[in-house]
Amino acid sequence: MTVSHHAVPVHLPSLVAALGTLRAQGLRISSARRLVLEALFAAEGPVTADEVAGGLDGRLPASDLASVYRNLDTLEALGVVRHVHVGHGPGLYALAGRHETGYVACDRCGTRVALEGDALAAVGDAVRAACGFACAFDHFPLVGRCPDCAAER
Amino acid sequence: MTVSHHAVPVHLPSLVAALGTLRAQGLRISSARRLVLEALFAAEGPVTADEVAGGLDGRLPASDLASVYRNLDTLEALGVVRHVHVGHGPGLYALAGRHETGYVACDRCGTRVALEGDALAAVGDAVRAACGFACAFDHFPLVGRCPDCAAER
DNA sequence: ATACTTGCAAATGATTTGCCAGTGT
DNA sequence: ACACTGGCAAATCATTTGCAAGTAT
Repeated sequence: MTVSHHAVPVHLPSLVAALGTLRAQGLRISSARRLVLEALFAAEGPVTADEVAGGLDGRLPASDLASVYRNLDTLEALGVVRHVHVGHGPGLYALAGRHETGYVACDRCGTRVALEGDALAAVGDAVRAACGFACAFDHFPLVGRCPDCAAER
Repeated sequence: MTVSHHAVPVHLPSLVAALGTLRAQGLRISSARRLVLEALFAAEGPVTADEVAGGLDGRLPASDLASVYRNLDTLEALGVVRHVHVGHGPGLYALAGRHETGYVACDRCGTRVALEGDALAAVGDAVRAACGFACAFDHFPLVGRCPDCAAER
């Protein structure tokens, strides 16, 4: 509901725009590249490179894992894609501007909570006040104890 | 300078105490195990498993990497050791209660800053207020843009 | 035509595991 | 003695890289 006070990232309105960004850089629109983009648009949340290569559980044609990594890197360098790490697992990729919530995870029970809107802004402001850094918590999440686990001991 | 208001973690007064913790669990004090502990006590900051295995650059006898990982895991399960991740590199290990500062890293220039005392408490409070989680930022660091890089674009 | 890209295999880096010989208690 | 450990090799997992063949522009 609240409008972000922060500069909105690239925020692509559609797949077409993403393809345009590629063209603008002299990069080619190969079927493998288009597939990665389609997977990210189709995904309901951040996905692993492996899931993209697997065609999102068969919903899309499968492709080569190495190429997927290469394309995700390329797209990330263009600002079209972002990747995050949750716990010790593989990286999770998503379109920049989508699924851009902060994450907070419990290192005991694994509970994960998304931080959005005002709450996200409040934490960001606190960090900026404390050390001057502008943090997003969307690459490496915040890790700590959820209320339940914190109470137990 | 400032004294922490928070409960001090396990905080082992000495190597002897750590060894006592091991004994109390029926675990043995092997030379390899003692070496890992000595390395952590001798380290000036968080170190990689590889550095421990290498005897901290030769200052201590070298040992087997797999055993170092096993011992670090054992010690971490006992609460004697903690490990953190900085960027995409290998994990960094330290004694619980030592080098327990929060970390904030810039994802552009790599600058890393330690968050201590009041600043650390302020961020922790903000996170708790926002989502109820008690976060330490010492496992996965906060990642964002340092003031310089944030200003550049 | 000519780069940019792909797909596949092999390489890397970090961490884990199987196993049997070695050793604290 | 006996169970816990260490050392070493081999296995995993995630990700990267080398290269020859393929293809968008």
